Amino acid sequence: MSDNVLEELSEDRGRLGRTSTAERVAVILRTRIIEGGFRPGMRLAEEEIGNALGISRNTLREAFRLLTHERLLVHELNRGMFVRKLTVEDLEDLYRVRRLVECAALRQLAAPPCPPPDMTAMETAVAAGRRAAAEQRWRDLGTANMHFHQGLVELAGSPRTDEMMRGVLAELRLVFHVMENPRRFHEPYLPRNEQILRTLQRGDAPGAERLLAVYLDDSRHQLAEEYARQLR
Amino acid sequence: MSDNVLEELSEDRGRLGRTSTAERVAVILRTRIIEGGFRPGMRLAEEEIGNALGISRNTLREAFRLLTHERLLVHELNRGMFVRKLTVEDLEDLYRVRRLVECAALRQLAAPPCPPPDMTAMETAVAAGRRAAAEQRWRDLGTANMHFHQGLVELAGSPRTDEMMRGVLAELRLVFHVMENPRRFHEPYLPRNEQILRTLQRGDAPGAERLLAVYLDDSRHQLAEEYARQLR
DNA sequence: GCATATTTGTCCGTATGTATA
DNA sequence: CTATACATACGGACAAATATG
Repeated sequence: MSDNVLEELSEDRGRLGRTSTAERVAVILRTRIIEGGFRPGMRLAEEEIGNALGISRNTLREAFRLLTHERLLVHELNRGMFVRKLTVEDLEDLYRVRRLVECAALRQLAAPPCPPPDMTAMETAVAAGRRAAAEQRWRDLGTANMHFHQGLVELAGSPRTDEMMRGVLAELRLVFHVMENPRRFHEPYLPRNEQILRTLQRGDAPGAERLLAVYLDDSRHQLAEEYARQLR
Repeated sequence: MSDNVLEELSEDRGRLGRTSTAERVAVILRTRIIEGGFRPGMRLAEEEIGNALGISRNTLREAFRLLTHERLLVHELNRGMFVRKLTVEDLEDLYRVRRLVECAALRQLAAPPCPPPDMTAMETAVAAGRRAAAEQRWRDLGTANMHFHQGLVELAGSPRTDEMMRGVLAELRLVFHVMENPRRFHEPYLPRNEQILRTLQRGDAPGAERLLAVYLDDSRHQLAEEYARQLR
């Protein structure tokens, strides 16, 4: 990692980038983590990475802090920054949040006399998922599934909730790395997303909520089993 | 603000404090903001505050960054740090989140065969609120009300949800500053919290949820009206 | 509109404290 | 216990942007 990354950085620097250096660095590190280049547990030394990216330690620490707040990195006092290692408890909590928030988003669709919800985000996500599956891009399929649930939460119309869910889903990427076969894990959920979407479009929000609850339980269970298996 | 604050800082430094300087500074600034010492819109100059607290600019900026992530401060490029000024849209969103999360927390109490929930946090909050009201400490009454709802969310048993709610309630403190008469605003909600608690203890989670929904709507409405009044 | 002073953005070097081999 | 490596915190420097007169 050095030259090409440097170029990436300076490219952005060239234009009137209204983003700070730290944010651009954070983008680079975030994708590295999510894509699996930096594995969970790995330590990110300030000097090493700072030199590689050609930025000062202070700036790098700013980027670290951004990612710490997203829970992708953990900071141990006087020891440094590490890529987050999620425990089974984290996994359980992430799905607890998802169940709470995603189901609540669907539920409040049923109650008040609300305008017809905008489901284009979910539709595009499903379409992207279908394309990815057809072309055997399993990682992209996982991303599309994420976007589907992101879109689902957006139905609640709350920016803060959206942001929280973005964070939760990013953390979940760390969990997904334990699945060695991304196809077997991601593919079955594509039709289930479609089913949820269709149920919603039919106006049956409670039905969609029930489907979603089972969906989340299955996914959580599958991941928890893989966790247990790897600790054996 | 200078000497006493410095002492506070060094006190903690003495023991085996596992917190960094930036975090301790953030604690000081956070309470200043929440208590209203720094009003919304106020600019926090780096040099001024850094000198007052006896810390370097770099360290102070780290503390700023922490509070920025909590949405208590906003950063304007090349202009500095400002205490957040919440818009009516922010207010609406905060209550949208509260309604989503708090009601969901109660709802999932009803469904599964779950262990009897631990309501001691809510009970202590109500007791503290009663004491504060009796002693005319209206600001503390507001704090106790916050703790009640914090405890309510804790029923869901999700650390991430707890943390999110902590952030939401901290932001809400910024909104409360628009209410010039804290008694008139906070006092009526004390008996309503008690009523919700009793309903829950009776095992009637759906009933508590209905009460809570009305409670939140009333509170939001009251604050929104005050916002509109002040912009007139 | 312009020139100036002030403040922030970014970075460096260093001294000190802390953890680990 | 010592040595090494690293993070923490500080102070200073300079460029860039902003505010002020």
